[in-house]
Amino acid sequence: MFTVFFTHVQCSDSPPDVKPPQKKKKTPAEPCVKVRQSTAPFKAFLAAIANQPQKRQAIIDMGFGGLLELDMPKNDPIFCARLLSRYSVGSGSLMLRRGREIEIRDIDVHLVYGIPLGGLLVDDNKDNDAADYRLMLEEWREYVGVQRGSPYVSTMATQLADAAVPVTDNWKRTFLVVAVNCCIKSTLNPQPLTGFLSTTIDVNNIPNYNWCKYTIESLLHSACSWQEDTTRFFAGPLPFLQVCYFDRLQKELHKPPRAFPLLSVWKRELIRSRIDYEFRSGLAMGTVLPRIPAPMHGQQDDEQQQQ
DNA sequence: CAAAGAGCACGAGACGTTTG
DNA sequence: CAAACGTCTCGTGCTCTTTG
Repeated sequence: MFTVFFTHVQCSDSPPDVKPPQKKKKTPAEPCVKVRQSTAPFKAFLAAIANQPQKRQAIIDMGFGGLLELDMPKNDPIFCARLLSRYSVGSGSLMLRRGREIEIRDIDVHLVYGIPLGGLLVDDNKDNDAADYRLMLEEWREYVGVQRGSPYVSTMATQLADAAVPVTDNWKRTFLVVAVNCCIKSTLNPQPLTGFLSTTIDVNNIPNYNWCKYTIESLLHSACSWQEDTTRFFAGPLPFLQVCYFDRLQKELHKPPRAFPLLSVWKRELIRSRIDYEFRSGLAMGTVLPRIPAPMHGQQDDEQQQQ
């Protein structure tokens, strides 16, 4: 959309097809990926709870223990943009050179993040009028000290890490908001996404939801939006997409071990060196590997790996 | 009772500040 | 200096209420 400001100036008989003279859209040489929520607050939180075993155990009990391994470096906007450009929204796969591709499915999220593949669907824009949901949300907002919306992710992460703050149901809900916004799905504005909190009416039910499917849907929608206009923010699971790509496309001179969850392998320094190597060796070039076996889910992964 | 307006919640995006 | 972080304004869609 281009707003023309001067159409009212003596345009008595000028043709309506005014060509905007300012084509200087200062288009950068290459698209960049910008995110609203980085993993930085989450990493700070993890560092702060390193010696609080009850909080780590609560996260494991929720099914999000794999995220305790997260140690992403700062985003590389150019690399992320090139990677995201290769993600096909139509097929849900990363398109590689020579017509090869990596299909990305729910199970891949489980392999990277280790989060639950339960049977219940996470839906963040449905049935927000249920009484128990409204009541829960009201109590949660009182807990985090706001009357509407949500505090910023960094604020909540700091409070969660305070050793004087015990693990409660609302602590778990707040953790989920931080984790989802940093790793799975955020918004294009600075306010954290909270619509999925309907899954936490009973916090013991959190592991029974399919957080992997939720992550894939987030990737599809956010990639679609970003590819329409690459100047937008990206609100999808950027850490997942990168680590999944790193594991499945092996470089001849860069072969780290493969282990579940993949976040436990792909840490800051390894990711940095891999991205450096990407720029030198060529993106989307390498050997496509099959998925690693998933503990406890090996049975339902019957997808064929295409050669 | 139904249609329209007020108010609320939240998303889009610009812009300023902090940080490494 | 660039990325991350935070504030602000504006737009939109929904709901509740008001009023003819």
